[in-house]
Amino acid sequence: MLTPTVVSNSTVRRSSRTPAANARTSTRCSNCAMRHLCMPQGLTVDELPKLEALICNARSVRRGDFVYRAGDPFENLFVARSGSLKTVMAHRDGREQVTALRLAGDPLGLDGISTGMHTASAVALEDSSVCIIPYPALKHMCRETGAMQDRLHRLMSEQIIRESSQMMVLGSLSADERVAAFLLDVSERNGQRGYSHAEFNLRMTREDMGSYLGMTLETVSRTLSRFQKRGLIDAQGKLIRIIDLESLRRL
Amino acid sequence: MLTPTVVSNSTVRRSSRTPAANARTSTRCSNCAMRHLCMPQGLTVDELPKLEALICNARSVRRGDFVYRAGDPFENLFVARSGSLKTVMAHRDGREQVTALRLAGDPLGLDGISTGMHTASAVALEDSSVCIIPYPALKHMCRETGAMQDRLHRLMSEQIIRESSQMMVLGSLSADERVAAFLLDVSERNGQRGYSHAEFNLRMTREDMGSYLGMTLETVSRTLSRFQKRGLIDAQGKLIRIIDLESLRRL
DNA sequence: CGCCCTATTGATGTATCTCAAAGTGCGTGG
DNA sequence: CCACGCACTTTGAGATACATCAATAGGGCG
Repeated sequence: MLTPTVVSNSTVRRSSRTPAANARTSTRCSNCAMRHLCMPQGLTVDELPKLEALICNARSVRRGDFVYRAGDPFENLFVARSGSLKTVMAHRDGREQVTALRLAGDPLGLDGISTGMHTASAVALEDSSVCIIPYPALKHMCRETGAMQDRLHRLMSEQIIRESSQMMVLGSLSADERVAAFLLDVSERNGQRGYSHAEFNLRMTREDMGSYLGMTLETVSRTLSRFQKRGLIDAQGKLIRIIDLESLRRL
Repeated sequence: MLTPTVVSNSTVRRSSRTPAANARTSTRCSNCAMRHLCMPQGLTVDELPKLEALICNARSVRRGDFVYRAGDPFENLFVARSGSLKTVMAHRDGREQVTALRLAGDPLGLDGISTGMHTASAVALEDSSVCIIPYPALKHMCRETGAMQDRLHRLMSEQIIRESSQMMVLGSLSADERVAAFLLDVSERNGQRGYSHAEFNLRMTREDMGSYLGMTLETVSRTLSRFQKRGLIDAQGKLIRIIDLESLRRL
């Protein structure tokens, strides 16, 4: 299966497992608590089994493992099922940047469709699992089922919007504003998933956050400290508690 | 038709025509020199007429006109047919940022699919024309024609990649590198369209470029001047000639 | 349970922004 | 088609937000 190819791996050295030893348990997605997120919104009863039969397997990925690497041939889409992951893109000179944080229900790998090759890598931030969706099967199903087609289009369009918004963050906001926007984004997405808006475990390092937000890890750390002093948040390492959501919004 | 909604218009004051007076000539796209770009790669002969009948009308937009505005209901996709356009997104506090430069053949409006409403605005940088593609008809056609489905998926995936790349530009590169990357990008896209790699008329203002690149117009101007002194480019206002492409690449 | 990755905080440097003032050229209207 | 005016561009000097370098402290994971 998908052989790992060239990719700087400076950001994942903390994984002591060899890539070849990736634990890959593969189970039906049917017992998946977040099954509804794997795609099927709006499908009729008789369409659902088709989906499950065709396209929904799960794979475990351990912290630091790649789901796919930049340069891998594109064969499957993935949906984060549990845990969290980041996507990382590399400039030719080796500089890397985190391009997204993916939580349960978020799609992974849409970038591969156009060239048949992944342009980014996806790395688990903690032990996680992802649903595997063979793209050809999905495409076929989209032609049979309008609801499925809608869902896929929506997912792609959502990613387009998400990325434009992040471009705005990177291009127009100050360091404080960026960090605040990021915390609010994670808070909201956590809430959407039925977890707390106010408290969450952010598995990214300060370096990951900095990379995602276009600033250094030191500035991220200083900003969080300042927010804490101002009584906006309470940050104990990776555990973030949002105290004054409104003030954060006003930035 | 689509009523204009709230949107700061600070960047389009140079258009002296009222929005209501937009000249909207609507012609068949069949006589369009860039018709192949409006979508149909890979369609069989008998599929092409279907496409033309269903979905390809053109609309003229004059410099400064909106093709759609943030907040407009999403009904159509567009493809730039001639000229060039920019997409602009607004933060709630009114700050605006250019999120893309669109040349002939580039799609517009994919952001609207997920919410049924455009999140960005599209503004013509010069007198231009766009093909209008009613989304419901396109969706229907994608279910009949695999080639069409592939094409749409590819377009969306390309935009996802393009935006990730721009995130890297904004998050990781210095001012010099950003400007160089932008010039190289425009040069390449110009070449792909059969025009010169080396010389092009960039209809964006320095302010637009700065907004797109996350820097001030002054820094853009200074950077271009410095590039010129170093013999990398020759910039006479909006007319850009690339002299030393290799050095620009090495940044 | 210990090591190393991660986080915090400080001091200093600098790339880029901001404010300002000319100069230029393009599009509009005559 | 030409001329005028306004928007755009250029360039400078000074201010600042953030990066960089550095050293210590903390905590999670193997």
